[in-house]
Amino acid sequence: MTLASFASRVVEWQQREGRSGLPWQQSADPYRVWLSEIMLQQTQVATVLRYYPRFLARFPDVQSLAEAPIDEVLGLWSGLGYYSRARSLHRCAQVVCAVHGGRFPTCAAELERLPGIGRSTAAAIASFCFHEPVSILDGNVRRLLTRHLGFDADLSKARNVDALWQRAQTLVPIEEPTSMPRYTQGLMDLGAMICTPRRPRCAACPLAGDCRAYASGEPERLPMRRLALARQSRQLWLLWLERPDGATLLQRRPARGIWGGLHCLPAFDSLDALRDAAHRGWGLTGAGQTESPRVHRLTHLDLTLQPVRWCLVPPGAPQFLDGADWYLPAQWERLGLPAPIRVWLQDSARSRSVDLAMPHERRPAAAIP
DNA sequence: AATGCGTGGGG
DNA sequence: TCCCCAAGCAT
Repeated sequence: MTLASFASRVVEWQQREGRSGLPWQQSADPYRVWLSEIMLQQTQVATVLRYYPRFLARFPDVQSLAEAPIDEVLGLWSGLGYYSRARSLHRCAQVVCAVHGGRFPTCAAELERLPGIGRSTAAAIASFCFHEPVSILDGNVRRLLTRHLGFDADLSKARNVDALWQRAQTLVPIEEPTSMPRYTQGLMDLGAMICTPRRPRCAACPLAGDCRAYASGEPERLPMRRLALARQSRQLWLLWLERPDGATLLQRRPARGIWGGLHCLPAFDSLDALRDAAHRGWGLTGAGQTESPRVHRLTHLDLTLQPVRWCLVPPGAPQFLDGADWYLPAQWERLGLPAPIRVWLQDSARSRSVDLAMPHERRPAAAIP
C-alpha cells in the first residue's frame, strides 16, 4: 500500500487529532489571525492564551489599535516579552489603516512588507485567511521537516535555511488550496504535539512511514543542535524612589535594546552613575539603601538588577532625567513594565497598603543614608 | 549574516 | 535546579 501524499496526511491528521478550539482559530479575520501570529512568535500557546482575549477585547479591530496610544498597547503586552513586537504591531496597524484602507493585504508577498511580519508570519496569515499555497517555516516545521527529510545541514547558515524553505514550499498542496488552513495548522500541531523536541511520539505520527529520522531510530538527533551560546552577564543599577503618596519614579527606556519603549525604574550602568543622578537631581545624600539584587535570566543574558532606594525624597519633577516622571500605582499598573520590575512594584505597593491599614503596627525603620 | 531581543513552559 | 527552546523578526 502506498502512502498518501505528505500534505494529505497532514491535513487528515489535523482534522482528526489537531487543535481546533484555540480562540484565534474561530475566525478567518486577518486582524485576529495576524494578532495571534505576532503574539505567538517565539511564545508558547499557553502563554498567549493569557493575553490574547484581553488584548482583543480592548482592540477589537485594526482601527482601534491604530488609534491607541502606544503606552496602552505596551501595557497590554507587558509580560509577553520581545516588546519590539508590540511596537511593530502598532505601526503595522497604522500602516494598514493609512495605506491599505484598514484592510490587510491578501497575499504573503504584500503582508511581508508590513512591520513585524516576516516570511513565516506572512505565510501563516495568507494561508489561514486567503488559502494561499505558501509554506510557513517556524520552529515546529523546521524540526518536523529536518527529521522527515533527514536534513542535517547546519541551520545557522542562511543558505541551508533557504534550502529548507524550498523543500517546505514543494510540499504544500497547491492542487487543493482550500485545505491550506488545515495544512498550515497541521504542521504546527504536529510539531507541537507529536514531533516534539524530546521524546517525539513517532508511533502516533502520520508521517512516520517515510520519515528518515524515524527510520534512523534516533529522531531526536535532528534538527542539528545549535551550539550552546555562552551567556553574558550585565548589571543594571535601578534608582527606586517612592513619594510619600506612593508614586514611583519611572522613565521610558530607549526604543532600541532591552525592554525598548517600556517604562522602568531609571537604570544605570554603574552605582556611581546612579548616585550621581540621585545627588544632582534631588540633592539626596549618602549611599542610598541597596536592596538585595535579583538575577533576571534572559535567553542570551544574565541581568543582575540592583535597586537602590532613598527614603526621603524631595518633591518635584526631575528635570535632568529625560522623560522621567512620577506614577501612582493606578497609573503604572496600565503601563508596559519589565516583568521583574512589575513584580517589585507590586510587592512594594502591597506592603505599603498593609502599612496604611495598620498605622500603629511596627513599621520598617527608616534607613540611615 | 550574525546578533539582540523576554518570559515562561516543560523535561 | 538547570537547560532547552517556543506559531521569528529587524538590523
